[in-house]
Amino acid sequence: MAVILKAKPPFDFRLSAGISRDFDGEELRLPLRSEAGAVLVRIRGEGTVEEPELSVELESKEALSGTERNWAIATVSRMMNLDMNLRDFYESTDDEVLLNLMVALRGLKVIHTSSVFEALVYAITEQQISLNVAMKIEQRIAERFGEPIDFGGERYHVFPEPERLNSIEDLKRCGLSTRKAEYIRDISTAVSEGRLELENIRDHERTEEIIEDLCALRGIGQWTAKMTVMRSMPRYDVLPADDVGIRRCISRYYFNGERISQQQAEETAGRWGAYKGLAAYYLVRATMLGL
DNA sequence: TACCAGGTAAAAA
DNA sequence: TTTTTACATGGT
Repeated sequence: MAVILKAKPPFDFRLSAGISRDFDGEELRLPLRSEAGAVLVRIRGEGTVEEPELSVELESKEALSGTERNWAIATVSRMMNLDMNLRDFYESTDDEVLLNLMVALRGLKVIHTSSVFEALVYAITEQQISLNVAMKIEQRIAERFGEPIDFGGERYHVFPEPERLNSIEDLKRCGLSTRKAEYIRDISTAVSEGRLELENIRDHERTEEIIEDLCALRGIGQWTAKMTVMRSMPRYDVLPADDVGIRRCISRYYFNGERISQQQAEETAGRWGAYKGLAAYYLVRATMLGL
């Protein structure tokens, strides 16, 4: 039985979900973990960009209680960023380049990870190496450590819980350097032992305080902290302007593809205002789509 | 082959 | 205090 969720418009489900490995063009499949075990959430877009709705179905081995169903729906709502109002972003700038991309990509929202922890592990994995390599390593981490869910002839993996990421040797077998394996193992252990409550950092008033907290962890610098925030929560007032990929995109849309300095990148990003993180995401997605 | 790719901590200067 | 280096993997 499908549950229908309304999203704050504008919202283009297909465009937004297009970034995910587990989106086939019609349906997004999110492997999650409830108290009762693994759940595969199947999401389809209904309605229009201006009157968006999502159809959500839950697949699991054990029947889910009402509480678990509610939890899954709330998680989907947060991950799909349903309550975010893109109009605030669209009205926040006079920048010509951005205004054009806002038309081309109208309804594009960031799809969030299921947890801060998940975003943090991804960000550490993605330090320094190319995205292609990083995504392969992330896939191996999911396959090696994550609980599998089979559906429709495909196998999906829930993102591993912190207590599973406890072996430096096994993490290295996924392709991580010793250093990164240590970062991930140390943070995972701190979370599973209750010394570190990553989900709580969402509650900070100022985003800068979240970045500070994350940077206190070994292996987490400004870049990793900012990537983590952008991917796990609806706060877009941060931007790793020194990021190589983002600098490339800025060059593409503002400098005819010429190599630019970090200062030029920061100057351009400085014009984007309070939604600079989301602005950068629009540039990145536009580049991926060849716009 | 060598270098680079959505960095960081630790060593060396 | 500032600068340099090691690091894993895959693409060019």
